[in-house]
Amino acid sequence: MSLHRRASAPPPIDQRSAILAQAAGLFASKGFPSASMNDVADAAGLSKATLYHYFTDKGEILKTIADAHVSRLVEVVRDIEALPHAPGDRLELLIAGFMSEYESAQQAHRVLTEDVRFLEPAAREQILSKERRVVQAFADALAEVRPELKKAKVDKALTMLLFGMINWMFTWLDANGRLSYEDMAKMVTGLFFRGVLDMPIAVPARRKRPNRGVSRVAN
Amino acid sequence: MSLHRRASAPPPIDQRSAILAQAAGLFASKGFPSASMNDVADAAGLSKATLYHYFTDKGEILKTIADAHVSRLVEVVRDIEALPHAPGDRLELLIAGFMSEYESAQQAHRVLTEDVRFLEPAAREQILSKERRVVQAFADALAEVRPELKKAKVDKALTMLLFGMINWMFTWLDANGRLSYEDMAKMVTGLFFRGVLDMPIAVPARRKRPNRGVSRVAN
DNA sequence: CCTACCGATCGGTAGG
DNA sequence: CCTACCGATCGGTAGG
Repeated sequence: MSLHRRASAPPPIDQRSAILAQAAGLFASKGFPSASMNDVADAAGLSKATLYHYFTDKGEILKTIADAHVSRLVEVVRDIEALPHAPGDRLELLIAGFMSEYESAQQAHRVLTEDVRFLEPAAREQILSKERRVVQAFADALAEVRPELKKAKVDKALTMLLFGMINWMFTWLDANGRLSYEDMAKMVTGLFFRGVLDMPIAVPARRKRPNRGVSRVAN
Repeated sequence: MSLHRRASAPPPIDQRSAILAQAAGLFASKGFPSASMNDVADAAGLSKATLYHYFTDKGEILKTIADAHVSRLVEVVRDIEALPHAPGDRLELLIAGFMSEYESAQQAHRVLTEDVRFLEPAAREQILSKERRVVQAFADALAEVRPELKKAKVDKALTMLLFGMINWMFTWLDANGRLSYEDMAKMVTGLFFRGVLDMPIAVPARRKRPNRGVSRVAN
């Protein structure tokens, strides 16, 4: 080691990163309110006071984890938007890119989807605006594939159904199981593309219309 | 009123139901750990001690809400399984039946999907076994439509993608918005049926196979 | 970077 | 002696 440090000093190289990593794991598994600062300190092998050296309060740890993750997602979106792609390819690349990002940040992603509501309004809004940026990119990519969906005003709803498949996956998919994230990305992509490519476009439905029979859309 | 009660006694007719209704709302909005027994008592207009007259502890309130809701879902499944239906109809009826149930129990459903993890193992396992019963019913109905999916061992994964679309909906769908739950049931049904009916069946993929290119499945 | 603490609030229970 | 409660407070622990 070339670092000029007293032998007695343990390497403080990345205490901040250790705090964030351990906190992400605890927030993801126990939920933000149930994970105490003592839990985080113990997991990181630090005193609770040290946590408050790096972060002003518990919420700032949460905000840092969520913002870093959603910012990476915005980067994935920017990279794909910056290059020319055929219409279908852009949406396909977005799905594959997100699944890949999620795979390497499962805990941060769970924190983003479940614990952001515990942030104070200003911090929460900052995260949510980046989430909206991401949702818009998916909706735009979908509209490239089938512009009629946007005119019928179902593009956002379909986009959110897509996010549902992807985001919910982290409640059930075994990372060491038979199906890989790559397998699941292909399955989701295939299912969604077949689902929307032949989707019949209806006039935006009025609520409470008389015929309430079971859908004719399905068959 | 024909009840022989002293005029001074307020009707204790359904304090228990009031507790469950208020607790479901609070657990759904704040999360189970953050909703205190004082919150529940205040919302129900009762003293905290009265809560402990009806329930042994906070966890029993959570267990009661989750069990009642998942039991209703099991009933929906049983009713549909009990009658003869064409293959596609069964899955379609399951989707429509669940969406309808969710619509009338949004809070209980959010509690079921987000807070069951805070139950002690024995109670949690009781809820999870009923959830597995429900998932199996959807997987069976899917296998009726396309038996090859079961042979390829992707029926459970596809079923969970379907649950993802439905369960995630309650994070974004505005109950008073342009799209009704019935509209969404049709959209989900159409998307999923088109998605699986023409799905190419692959040999169960081996992990880490050489060609890692982006899916050919999509187009 | 730690030990030693605080004001408050937690889930749960006492006597009446 | 029961049921259906209440005001007050318990032992512990939260975030800070």
